[in-house]
Amino acid sequence: MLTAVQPWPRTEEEALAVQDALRSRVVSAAGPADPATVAGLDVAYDDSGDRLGAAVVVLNTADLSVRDTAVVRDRPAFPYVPGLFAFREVPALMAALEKLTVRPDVLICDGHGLAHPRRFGLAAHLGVLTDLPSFGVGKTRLVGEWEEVGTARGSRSALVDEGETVGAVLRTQTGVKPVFVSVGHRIDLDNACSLTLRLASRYRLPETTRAADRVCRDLLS
DNA sequence: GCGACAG
DNA sequence: ATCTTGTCGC
Repeated sequence: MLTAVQPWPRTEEEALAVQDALRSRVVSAAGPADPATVAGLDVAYDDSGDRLGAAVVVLNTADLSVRDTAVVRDRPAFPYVPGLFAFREVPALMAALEKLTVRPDVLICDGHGLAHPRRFGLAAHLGVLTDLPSFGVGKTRLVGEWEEVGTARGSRSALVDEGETVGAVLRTQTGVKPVFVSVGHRIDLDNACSLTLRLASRYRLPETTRAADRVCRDLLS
């Protein structure tokens, strides 16, 4: 689709420098409230952890029908380091995005956007590289604190780090552990949360994530 | 020194 | 991320 991802950092120091250079390109804006298409992105690993499968699944928001799917098999591009997680999966996910025949209206990533120690998690990183609206839905926290969330579906609580609201802890299903929603690029938190709720009408995670997870999983086995 | 630490 | 048994509930 877009931008090539040329020289990849090989050390933590280089990766930090890349984050520092790219984070200024993040755009804060009121994103699409009713996107026609939404893309889910996910990666799965084999037993050795040496190989991975990356998937992007584009759904029509109206009926959740699959509009497009792209997969890539690759190798992790970086070791797992909290805060540098994106450097592991971005090359494979970008390669998959480039295979799409349609340009999705929003990217929904597995992980965080601005809810990151340097405000540049995976969702922000992919948003900047593609210049598409993007946000993250994480299953566990990386940074931030929050007040206990109401038990009813739709309840939310601000995720605050260093005095700054970096995301929301959102209950997508009554009585089920909440998810962590944070903005990446060109979308606002309210729209990210309502979109997440819309896509998680039946399960804890949005259908986008579930679809991508399923695809990249049986890409390995 | 002891925890915490996206996937 | 991934490895795993049983168990509780609709």
